[in-house]
Amino acid sequence: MMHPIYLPFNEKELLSHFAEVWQNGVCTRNVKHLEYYKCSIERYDGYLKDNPNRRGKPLEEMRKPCQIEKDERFWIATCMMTIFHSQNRRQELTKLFSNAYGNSPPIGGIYSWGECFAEELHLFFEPNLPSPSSYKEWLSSNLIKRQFIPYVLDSTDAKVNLEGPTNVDAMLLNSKNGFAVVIEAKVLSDISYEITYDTMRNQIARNIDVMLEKNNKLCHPLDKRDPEKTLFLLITPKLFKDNPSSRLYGYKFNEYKTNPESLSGDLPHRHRTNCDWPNISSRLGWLTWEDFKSVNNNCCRWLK
DNA sequence: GTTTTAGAATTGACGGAGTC
DNA sequence: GACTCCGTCAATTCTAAAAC
Repeated sequence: MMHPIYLPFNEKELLSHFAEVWQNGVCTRNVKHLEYYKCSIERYDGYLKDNPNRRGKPLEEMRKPCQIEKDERFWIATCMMTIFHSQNRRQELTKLFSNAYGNSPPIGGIYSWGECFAEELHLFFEPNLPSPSSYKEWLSSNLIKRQFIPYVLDSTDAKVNLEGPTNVDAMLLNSKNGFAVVIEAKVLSDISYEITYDTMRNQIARNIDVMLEKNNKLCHPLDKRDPEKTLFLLITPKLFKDNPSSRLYGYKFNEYKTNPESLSGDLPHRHRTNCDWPNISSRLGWLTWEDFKSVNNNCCRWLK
């Protein structure tokens, strides 16, 4: 077991949730992913051993070794793996997703949550989803409307890719029917808006954009994902869902839900492609870490 | 009541890992 | 080589208690 509270699984189990990537002509699973988790746990255990009483310790001293306590990578890994490897996986997922999206999936051709979470379900952490080519083309020809710093604009000469791939925090994928969930997890931080060449692009819009794109060229099973059958799920502390105005994502998410057309403002390259914005809006969901804990008490053991 | 000061929070620069 | 995301570090700004 890697850590009793923050990662109660062994290395092999964790490794199985990293998608294969294309390296030297073959799809390979990268073992290096484990290092981040192992180092963080080692720092934490070492600090707690040397400092059994932390009361009154300076913040600066604890920040690095205690990062694990607010690290969304650990929160999402433990939370999702707990559900994924649970005996009652299908019931637990159904409960959570009914709460977020309603009693039946907002997807054409799939009539129950049971179908979504049937056999051949995969869970991946940090998969890379390429930026849509339609967006990159649009950005090339609209650059000066989206960025105004001269040296940044100058650097785009001869550059083909104006946006790199988006790393989503986690993805659930049913490789049999193409159903998938793109998951963005937050602990304390807000969504990022620092996109080099597009000052108006936010992280939720980016996640929705990559969700709507086919990934035929990715390694199996990521190539089996159907963009029309993919949902977007935001997971945050209950505190911020109850007080949405404390975060940018609170404003953006609620705007996308109450006014689906507002999505077209943040995804301007999809303007003319007959997007069904109400349908896309219905595929956005927001759950809290506390929701996961109430369905399976072993999720988020660090929460009271 | 005002100034000083220590600690905390914020910000920007930058580096590493992973990926394409 | 360039991108994202996560992290550190140092500089700066803010806050509130202590000192005057």
